[in-house]
Amino acid sequence: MSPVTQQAELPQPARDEIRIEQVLAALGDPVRLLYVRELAKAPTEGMACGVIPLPVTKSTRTHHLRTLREAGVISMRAEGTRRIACLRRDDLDALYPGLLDGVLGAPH
Amino acid sequence: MSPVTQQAELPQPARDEIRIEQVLAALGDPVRLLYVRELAKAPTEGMACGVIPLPVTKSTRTHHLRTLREAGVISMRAEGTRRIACLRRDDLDALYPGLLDGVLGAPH
DNA sequence: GTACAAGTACGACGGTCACCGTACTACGAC
DNA sequence: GTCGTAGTACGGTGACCGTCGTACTTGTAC
Repeated sequence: MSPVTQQAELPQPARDEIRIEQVLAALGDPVRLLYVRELAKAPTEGMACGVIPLPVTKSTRTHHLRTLREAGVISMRAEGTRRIACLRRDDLDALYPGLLDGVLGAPH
Repeated sequence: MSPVTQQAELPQPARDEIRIEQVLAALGDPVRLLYVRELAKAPTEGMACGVIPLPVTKSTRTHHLRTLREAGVISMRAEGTRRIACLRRDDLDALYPGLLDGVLGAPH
C-alpha cells in the first residue's frame, strides 16, 4: 500500500515530554527491568529486540516494549522484519542524572 | 493492655531486603512520588506524616504510606498519635547511588 | 510465486491496585 | 471519665495491567 516501508523510528516521546512517573512505573516491572538491564549491555547502536530472552510470549513482549518506548526509556527503529531497540541513555541521563546508573548498578 | 505502647519503628525491610523493583514501582505512583518529594524537603529526622497534604482520603494515604514503607523508601515511627516519617536516604543512596537524587531533581 | 520468521493488533481473562467509606484503636486534652 | 484527633483495619468497587492465544502484516529466503 504505502510506498514507504516503515523505517523511521517508532513513535516515542521527545525528551521534554518524558515524565518521571512513567519512567519509574515502566522500570518497576520485573520483566521490563530485566529487559533494560540486558539492553544496557548492548552497544550504543542498540540490538535486535528479539534476541533478548524474556519469560513471556511474543505478544506480551510487544506490550512491554511499547510500554518502555512510550515512557521514553527505549527507542526502536525498524530494520527489515527486525526491530532494533536501544536505551535512551542520553535523554535519561540529561533529565535524571544518576537515576539510570543507580538502577543498573543495583544488585540483581 | 500491653505494657508497651508501640513506639518502635513500624515493620520495614532491612537494607539488604530492599528490592529495586519494589522501590521503582512505589515511586512510580504520582501520589507517592508527590509525598516523597515533599518528605525530601523535611529535616533528616523526618516529619509528621499527616502534615504533608495529599489529594486522597485518610485511608488511601495510609495505603500509600504502607506501600512506601514496605518497599523500603520511608521509615515510620510512632510518637503519640502521630507517625513520624522519614526518607531512608542512607539506605537508598548506598544501594542505588544516584537514583534518589535523579528522581528528586526531576522537573515537576 | 510459496514458505517462514519477526513483530504487531486485537480480544479476552484474571489479578492487582488505587480509591473510598465506615468502624475501630490509641493517645492527648479537658 | 468524655471528647477530639491521628491513624489503622477492613470490605467493597472499578479500573488498569500483565498475560495469553489467535489472526494479521511485513520482509526475507527459496
